[in-house]
Amino acid sequence: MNNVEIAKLLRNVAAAYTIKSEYKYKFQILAYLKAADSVEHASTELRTLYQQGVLEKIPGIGPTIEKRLSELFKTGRVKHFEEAFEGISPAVFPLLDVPSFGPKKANKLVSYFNLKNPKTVIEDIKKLAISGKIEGIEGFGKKSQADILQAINEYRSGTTKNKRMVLTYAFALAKEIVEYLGKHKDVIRAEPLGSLRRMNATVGDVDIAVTSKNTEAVIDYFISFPGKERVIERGPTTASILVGGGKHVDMLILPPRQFGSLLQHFTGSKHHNVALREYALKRHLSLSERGIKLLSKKGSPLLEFSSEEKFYNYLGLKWIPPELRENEGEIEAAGKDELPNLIDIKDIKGDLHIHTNYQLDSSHDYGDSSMEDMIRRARELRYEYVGLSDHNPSIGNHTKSEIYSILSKRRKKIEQLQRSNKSIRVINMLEMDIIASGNLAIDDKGIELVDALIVSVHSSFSTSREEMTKRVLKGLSHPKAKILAHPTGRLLNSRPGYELDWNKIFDFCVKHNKALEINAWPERLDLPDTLVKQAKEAGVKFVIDTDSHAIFHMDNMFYGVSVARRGWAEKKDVLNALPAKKFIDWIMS
DNA sequence: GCCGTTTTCGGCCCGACTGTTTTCAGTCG
Repeated sequence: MNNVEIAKLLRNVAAAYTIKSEYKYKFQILAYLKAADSVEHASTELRTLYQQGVLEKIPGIGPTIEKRLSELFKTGRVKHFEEAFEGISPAVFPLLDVPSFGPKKANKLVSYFNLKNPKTVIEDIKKLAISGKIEGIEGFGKKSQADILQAINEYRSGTTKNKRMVLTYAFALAKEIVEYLGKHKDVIRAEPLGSLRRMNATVGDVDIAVTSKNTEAVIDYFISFPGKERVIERGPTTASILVGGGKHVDMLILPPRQFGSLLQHFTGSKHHNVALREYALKRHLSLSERGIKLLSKKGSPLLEFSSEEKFYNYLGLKWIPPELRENEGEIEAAGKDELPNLIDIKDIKGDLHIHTNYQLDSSHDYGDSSMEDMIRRARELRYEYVGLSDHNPSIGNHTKSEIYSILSKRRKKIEQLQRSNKSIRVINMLEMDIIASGNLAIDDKGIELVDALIVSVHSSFSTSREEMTKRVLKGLSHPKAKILAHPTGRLLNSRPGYELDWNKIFDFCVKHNKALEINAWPERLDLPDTLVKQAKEAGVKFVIDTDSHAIFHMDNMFYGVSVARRGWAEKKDVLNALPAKKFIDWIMS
């Protein structure tokens, strides 16, 4: 069972408790939901943590859940969970994935119609809705029957709750909506919040905060956005629409004097907000998007905050950068004035992972732009150095001496470019495959013809964690291998990536002065932020690269920096924030 | 069932919106 499946199981336990008695199991339900969230966000498979005996490291997993998960890994089942599910039809659980279905509604319908088959339940409910049999059950009317049908249809067509957007897509959508809102005369300010502001690797919904003195008019204007498919809800202060591709856009609108608490609330994350409210509660303060209430004085007025900074400061906290708001220790750090001084895009002095259209007979892809254009763009970005790191020539199609000749010709070309570009240091690099044996694709005589290597895995993904760790460490142990590129191999929304023994990788990097890449390609964002945080704590250094295949990709550096920031990385943790001389000393060492 | 810079016991975030109601239950973020 992988983490996604375990999280689902824990949620199902919470759902079962909710059905049986929400009152009696109130806090168990909370605990199981918290544990499920936490498992979903874990950067290591729980099975691995179980094997290492460190399951309790996951926040939200205490002695009881740990015992039950151990039972799960040992025997494949959990007796206590089976008891919790007793008396509840298995047909309830698939419905929970359909928007607007919670445990109670799902159970009510499943019980009423005595549905038993989890495989067909969604279709069964759909047929019942079509034939008009749901309307009339206590608590269900015409409208809710129609809503159920719509929710199932949207779920079935894969438009909701399924795919999350990569950041570039979410940014484009948010920009379109903010620009649309900006055209209305009563909109004072409109800003994207939520996971987009926190720069999460993927974004589910786009959230927009608006200030205006004419709430009604702006909400009407928002729900008539030309790209909308339908209005999901519309209240006096919030509205939600579905746009093309099945994406939700939520808008919340409040007068300017409450904008600080509004920004804070809608930026999230949910976990950060819950933790912040618990923190406040201990100080007899109650937080909401509208402001702060003093619980010590009855009937005291709501305190309002026009800026987020004032809101945090009132709680005795420094302003917390949105990228850190994941309840990963940032509240405590803000209280002690120990927040990291996060790396900034302005700190970046070079980009090392760049593919050009230079033909060296690689079996992987080429870039679209020339070496000359890439160097020019690097200069425009005011970089002090740039690494040209095309894929190595294919080994299947060439003799060794052919490879030496290709690389030697390429070296001459780069030397010539260096002579005509004195203001930037051009580094002759390759992105080198670590083949299944752990050897590098090209032999030492070929490697002599480049300055340094980025090494990476592009084949044989499905090996064990131990084998893959050995393979990567072997590849990385070559003296010229300085950077491990896209270390997990994940592709967002399409491939989970392989597992590595991260402690071994981190130790090796620290000991041998190697860097882990934070790859800024929007479908990669690899190393993932949670691993960046762990690596930083272990003392590992990073290189943030764009993996550009065309000049405009070099602007993706921004996304890589955001991953570093979410991993609490500071300037001193990032090697390509070093000035040229120091950086060259490292990469040539 | 989890957790600790007031606690190893006694707490556990807060509000918005919808549909079906006539004061609330369920879902969502």
